[in-house]
Amino acid sequence: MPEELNKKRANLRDVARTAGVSVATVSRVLNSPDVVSEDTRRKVQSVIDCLHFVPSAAARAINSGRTRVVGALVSTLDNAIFAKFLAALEQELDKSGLSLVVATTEGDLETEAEKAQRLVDIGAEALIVSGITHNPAFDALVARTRLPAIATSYYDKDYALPTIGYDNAAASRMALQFLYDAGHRQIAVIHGPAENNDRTRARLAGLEALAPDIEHHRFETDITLAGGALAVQNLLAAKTACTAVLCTSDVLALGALLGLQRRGLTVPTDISLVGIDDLPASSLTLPGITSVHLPVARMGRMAAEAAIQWIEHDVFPESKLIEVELIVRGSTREIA
Amino acid sequence: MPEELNKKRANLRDVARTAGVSVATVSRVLNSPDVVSEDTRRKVQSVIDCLHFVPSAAARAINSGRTRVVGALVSTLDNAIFAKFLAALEQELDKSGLSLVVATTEGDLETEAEKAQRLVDIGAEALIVSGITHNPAFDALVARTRLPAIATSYYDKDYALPTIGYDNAAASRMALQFLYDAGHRQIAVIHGPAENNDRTRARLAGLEALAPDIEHHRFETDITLAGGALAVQNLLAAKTACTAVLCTSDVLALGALLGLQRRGLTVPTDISLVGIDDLPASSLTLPGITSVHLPVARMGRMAAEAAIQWIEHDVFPESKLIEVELIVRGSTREIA
DNA sequence: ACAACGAATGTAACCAGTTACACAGGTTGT
DNA sequence: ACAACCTGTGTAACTGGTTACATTCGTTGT
Repeated sequence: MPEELNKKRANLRDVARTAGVSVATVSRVLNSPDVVSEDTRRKVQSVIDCLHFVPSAAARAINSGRTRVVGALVSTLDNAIFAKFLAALEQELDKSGLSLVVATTEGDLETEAEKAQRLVDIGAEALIVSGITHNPAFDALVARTRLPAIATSYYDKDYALPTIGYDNAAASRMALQFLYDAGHRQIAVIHGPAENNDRTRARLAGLEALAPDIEHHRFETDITLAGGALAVQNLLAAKTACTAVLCTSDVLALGALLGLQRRGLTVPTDISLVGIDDLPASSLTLPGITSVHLPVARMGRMAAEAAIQWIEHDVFPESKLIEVELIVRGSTREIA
Repeated sequence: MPEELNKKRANLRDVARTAGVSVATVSRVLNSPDVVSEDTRRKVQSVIDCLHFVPSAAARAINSGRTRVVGALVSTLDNAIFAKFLAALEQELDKSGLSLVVATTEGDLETEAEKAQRLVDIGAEALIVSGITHNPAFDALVARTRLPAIATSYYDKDYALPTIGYDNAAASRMALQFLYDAGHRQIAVIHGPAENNDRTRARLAGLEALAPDIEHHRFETDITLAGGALAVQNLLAAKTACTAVLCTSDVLALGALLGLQRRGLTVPTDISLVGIDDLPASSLTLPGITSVHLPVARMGRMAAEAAIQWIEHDVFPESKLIEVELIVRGSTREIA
């Protein structure tokens, strides 16, 4: 057996000793092989191979001051809108050699703060979060660490952090205006938990006071297909008078569509339906769902770019408003 | 202005000097505050606050030998089955104080190997991948680094790495057997790219040679709703003789259902449809989609547990076969 | 009154790399 | 023939924490 009780990973010094060179030479073989002579390089490389030497990421990070990791906090992965956002974020970060750590919060602000702390603990170089409403502990963490942090999905040029996102109130207003112009006056609104979610709150607020003759009925539910389906069940069970259903997210709208169809109702003949998000599924259902398109992949790329600029060039990003657009499909119709 | 040109982050020594104590004391204030006197602790804490001191994750990692990061390689986030897997994985890892880095491969084995290297570079303590077919560079990386690596979604007790997953061939056979028993003999199969995906290949292989009187017609497409819808279009355009469609993943089945309905066909009257995955959406469509349930959240938790045992207690995990189950819904019917 | 002990703190050696600088040896220029 | 230079390598001082061990001081025991 070898003299070393190969109990643990070999380090640079082990390699240097075994190869009969200095640590500097081994380091050079790893980082600038061209300045090392052919012979030495091969010798060192073979020792590296046979000792299974893997340079310690931590030791490198301590020298470079970089961990090359960015953290994202999202409420859930189980919604295509977040999945798409993270996918775009990861792709764009990857181009700059950055990796993405994903932490889910379940929509709980305390969990968000805890996970943010964990991201700091593993050395995240920047934080990407949703919205501008956070636990005081989160705000304190950002203030204390002075870590680059970017809020997404929500535009607010006055927020302490740069925001890259939509005018959520305008998005829901856009959907409502469309229904209004089509003659709808009695409208049911299906939305997710509003308590800790400023995006949802903004979308609900957008619906208020657009026109005084609109009658609202709100149904709060989980942001899942089943939640949307359940909400329409409740809505029908309560014999809510409405000619249209507005969902603050397309997952809810898809669930609502399925729920309505299961009850034997025809969309849009019996009832109109609009959503917000414009998921791929929304264009494929029968009928397609009229929805406000949120360019979430673009938002992901923009957030990544902003983070990169901030991290690597110390450029404090400007907040960016991302335009949204109503996509009219078959789920809505004009009424008398 | 302060003597320091607050050019960069304060370190432990800065804090110690400013507070007039030793570095050990500052370290104690951070890690075992109870052994430090009340006075000293408060003094040090105030210096920490006002210097915005944040301990370096890298320096801590170098001492503990732990980065507390686990990497996962998946082909995409844009499929609920992966999103659910990662969500469960993240949750379970979180319980042990581990963070999850997500890297997407777009189903490309070379990209997978590159991203695996990046995960090693940031110090991932373990790697979670899909399936057992990888780029040689990936295998070499795992061999060289001796990093804990676990293959999921695929069970193979003879593979070099522990596998935690299903018998994919059995899953598709289960779906086919059900159709066969219901009298179907002409079956169209819609599947994703098989080239780099051993899960898909295993599912296709499972379909072979079950019964000699079954007529197969294969349609390969992207694993997206649109891909599924497109495949049925092609299938119909080619006037393929079939009484049932078997999709190797539910995303395809959902897309196929929508595609069929758009063409005015009724499922299951005109054509039966089965899928594999059993996504939440599959139980909500009209009709619900008969599908082979894959307990993907459980798989995520099991993969996390295995990784944790391996990392923290050096326990080489056993491969685990996860049982699957056919869920019969309204998308299939018996034929003469 | 002096040993024994405990609490609070400091010193310095770690962890595993990178890199500025020094230096040896050979080559080229004049 | 000797300076100037270049190539390849080594030494040791960094990076920013943790921690074993030593030390100081005050309290308790007999």
